[in-house]
Amino acid sequence: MSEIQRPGALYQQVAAAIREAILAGEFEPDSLLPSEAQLMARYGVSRPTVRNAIAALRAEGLIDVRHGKGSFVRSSGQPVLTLEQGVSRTAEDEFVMPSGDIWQEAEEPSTYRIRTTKTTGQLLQLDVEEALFGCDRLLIDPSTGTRAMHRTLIPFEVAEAVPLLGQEPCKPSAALYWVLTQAGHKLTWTETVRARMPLPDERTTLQLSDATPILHVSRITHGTDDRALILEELRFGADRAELAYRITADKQPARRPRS
Amino acid sequence: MSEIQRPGALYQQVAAAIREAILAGEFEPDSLLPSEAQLMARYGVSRPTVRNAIAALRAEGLIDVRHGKGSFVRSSGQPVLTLEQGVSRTAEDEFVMPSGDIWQEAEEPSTYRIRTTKTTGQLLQLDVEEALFGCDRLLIDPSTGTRAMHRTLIPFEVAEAVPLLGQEPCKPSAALYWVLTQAGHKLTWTETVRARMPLPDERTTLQLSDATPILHVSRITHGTDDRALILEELRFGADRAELAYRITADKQPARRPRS
DNA sequence: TGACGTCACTTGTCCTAACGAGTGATGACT
DNA sequence: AGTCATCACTCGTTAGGACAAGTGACGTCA
Repeated sequence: MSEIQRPGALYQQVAAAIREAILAGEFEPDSLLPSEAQLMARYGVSRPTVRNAIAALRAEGLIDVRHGKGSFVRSSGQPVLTLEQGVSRTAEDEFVMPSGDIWQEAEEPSTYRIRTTKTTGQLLQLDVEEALFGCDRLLIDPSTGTRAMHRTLIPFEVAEAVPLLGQEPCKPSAALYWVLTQAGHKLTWTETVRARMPLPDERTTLQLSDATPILHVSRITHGTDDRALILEELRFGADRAELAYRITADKQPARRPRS
Repeated sequence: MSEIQRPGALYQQVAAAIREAILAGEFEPDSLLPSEAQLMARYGVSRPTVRNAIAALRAEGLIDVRHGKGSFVRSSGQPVLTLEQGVSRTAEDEFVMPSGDIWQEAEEPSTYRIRTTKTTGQLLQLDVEEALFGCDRLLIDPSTGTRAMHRTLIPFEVAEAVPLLGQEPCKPSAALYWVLTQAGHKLTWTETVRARMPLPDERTTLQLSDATPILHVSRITHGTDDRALILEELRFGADRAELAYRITADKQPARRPRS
């Protein structure tokens, strides 16, 4: 009977009431929320209204709902895994993406040959219709259960120019960087970080729960002549892992800012 | 009358059919999808089923729905703004967060004094109950309309130890770095990148549409003695902007990887 | 004791129905 | 011609009902 009147739609008022209760700590993380029937009685509304409110909280990632059991306050757990990008480690995995030596391949990587699409072509500075090697991997960190999708794209032109690469371009990431270095390249790369909601296949492959965005890292590695050599993409659930970049300033601010 | 039977619930079949049509390019970006009534007739289902299917597509970020107008295919637009983090630019904004000289302050920054919370305390390596200066800003890039929330946290201890800082710790980002450098610090920082769904207040402040995650960057700046000096946080909608890190490898892989 | 069926509880799906509210075009009235 | 009321269309909200399906506990039966 907690009469509520303020903002807009009924279900939004109910959602706001539950949200405030959660954020105020009235419900422990992982604890069971009142059932739909109880919420109907508590606020004097119909089931569609309650379900609408619950749907809003699910979309915010505040609660998890399990069929036959009830709604649970999502433990606002920070990511358990930190991927340190661009940080010197051991010689082997110094350049490896994703960082860390924890990753296992869930299955045989799938190799294929495609042609440049609009997006990949722009990133690799290629013309349209240029041929590429592609290689997809599903990586798993057994200790945390974190899953990640990894993709490597190598233009034909690059693969043919680099010895040891042309025959079998779908190498593990570490081997790839070693081969490129042996070919005389001094490597530089740019990583672009984006976030978006997963597509259904990404949702199932990465085993993501509701309202979990994915972090999408694109790394373009450049060789000595500043030409783009390979494009690597990494996708994983943002609830499991985070990215860390350690930056050391060579220069210091030279003059006083105007403001 | 496109009879559909395969996977699970009716609304999922409807959602899958629409999703495939969109991804197959049968609907142009920004084009109008059939109305609810038309979809009801097309698939022979009731309105709740159609609305459930549409809700699923909204949660995936595939479509936008506007009251009184209809459902529109979301232009899968990549972010229009790239924040180059840790990249040398002009002397002034070299260290500034967010990068770029495009940002304007939407309103007066709000300054406050708080004590360490569980999360901020850990990040700044502080004990609990230690006092902090806080400063929140709302930043806008007028050319793209991109909005970003910026927060600065400075421990009392740091503010008192640095001349020019104690009286007015809520300075613009560029001035802050300059003052710290003048105090003899050689600056280093670590940026941690996370993604999550926005809370309601973040949704309204950043003017985010449905199913838009936010990118959350935490930068901890360390001084010469490797002590944490300040914590900066930046939040923005992942549909508007992306992050870029340029990484130059000093060392090259030394020995051949095992695999 | 152990296996299994039943039952009560939960959320999931689907329907009909009605009204509220935003949008844009049409047409009448000034 | 210009202004404004109306209307048809859209999605938004809320109600009530019914049955399916997952879960766990309890109790019966072999």
